[in-house]
Amino acid sequence: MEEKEISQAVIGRLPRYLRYLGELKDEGIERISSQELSDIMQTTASQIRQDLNTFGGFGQQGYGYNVSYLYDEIRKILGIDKEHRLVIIGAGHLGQALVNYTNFERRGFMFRGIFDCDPGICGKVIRGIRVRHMEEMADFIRENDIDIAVLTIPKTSAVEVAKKLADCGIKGIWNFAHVDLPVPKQIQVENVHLSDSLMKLSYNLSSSQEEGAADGKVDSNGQNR
Amino acid sequence: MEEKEISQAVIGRLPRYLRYLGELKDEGIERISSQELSDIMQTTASQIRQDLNTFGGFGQQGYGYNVSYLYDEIRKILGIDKEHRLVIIGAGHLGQALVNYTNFERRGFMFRGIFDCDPGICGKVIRGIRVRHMEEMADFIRENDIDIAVLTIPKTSAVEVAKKLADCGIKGIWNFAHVDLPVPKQIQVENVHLSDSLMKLSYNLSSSQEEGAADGKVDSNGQNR
DNA sequence: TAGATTGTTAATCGATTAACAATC
DNA sequence: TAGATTGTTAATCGATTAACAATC
Repeated sequence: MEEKEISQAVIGRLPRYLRYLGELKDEGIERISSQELSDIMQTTASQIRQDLNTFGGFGQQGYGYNVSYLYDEIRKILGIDKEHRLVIIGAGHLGQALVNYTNFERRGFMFRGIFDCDPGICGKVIRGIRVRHMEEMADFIRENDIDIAVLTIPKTSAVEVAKKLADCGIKGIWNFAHVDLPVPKQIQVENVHLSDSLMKLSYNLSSSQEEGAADGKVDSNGQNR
Repeated sequence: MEEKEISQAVIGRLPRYLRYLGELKDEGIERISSQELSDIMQTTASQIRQDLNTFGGFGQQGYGYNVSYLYDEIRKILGIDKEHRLVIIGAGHLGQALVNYTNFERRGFMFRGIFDCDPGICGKVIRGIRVRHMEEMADFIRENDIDIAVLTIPKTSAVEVAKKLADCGIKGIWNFAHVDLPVPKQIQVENVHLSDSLMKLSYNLSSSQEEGAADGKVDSNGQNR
């Protein structure tokens, strides 16, 4: 039953494929070749075929790929053909902003609870969801079959909360706290370290200035990594 | 004057080094060897030495690295020893959350303006900054020597706004809109595609479940990529 | 059938890890 | 000086690109 370990580089490109396929689908385009898609996405046809064949043969020789079919298959691979149930831990500005961002729900990521340790904010209702106290978190997660916890709390309390989450059987943590979480390895952690991202941008600003203004041709940029 | 093109993989690890070095510094630790640091950060001593030597020799044989000195040097490399001036484009939930997140300012990323196309929100003051109308954006950026624009607007208007930003000489775009921005290549774009990140997490959830619950040892996780 | 385009193997490129001589 | 640890070269590993036979 050994799966041959698919690289995170490939996984990281799937959402971008999905995005472009969705757009093609909306435009009513039924089929596309790896070459055409690579032109649009500014990548290589080879990479697209190689990436897709990691998961199976979704195309047809002489024809290309059926846009709608490929779209659905990538959704299945990513596991977003089924709903996920989320809780937000930390009802601060960022936590509230995420709850208010309706696109996640459109993709099947359903916010079911919001928790905070500040009694002052508990009881407040955000997009129909009442903020509960942290003490209720563990029971709520177990009783409501929650998949994913979104950590939007300061780094000082993040490690402690992550341990509690591990204890109540959470499967994944979407971590916005600026710290690495030491959790059992059956728990998946996806980090969004915003300040790291901003520092990378800062580096690229300085280094591009050193190079001395190059030619100014328009060039669509690729995915983040 | 040819610089030998430093890989984004290395750049992406620098903020994490900086974070751990900052912690060591706060603990009063003066020196550290690549081996000790790699133990703490769950990486290899080889990688740390290789990464640092991309930029120069910061250590000393037989001694290791001076924590405080290395910390400062990485700050310089990342270009965060100087202030950056930012504007937020899009005063929605996410835009407001970012303005309210004080840690960015602590690292020298100063929010100087907020813009929105909705006249209803213009005039509102967020953390001391008055929301201005989009029409004022171009002049404001030129007059206030703005480095970086943060795009927290829907994808539908992001491309158009990115073009305007290019015209008024912005240097970098921190892009939260779920779209690839076609801008001249002297403009640096750093994408934060939150839904892509969530989809990656979703994939890793499904794939880890297929593997069948493995052993449950604690294991600190590495940086995102 | 002939042309197009995939799936897949082989070649190349880049990034990580290992090894060790240089040196503090 | 002897021990420790870097800086750097060499070896390995993995990811990307190129090539082409299989096949629709």
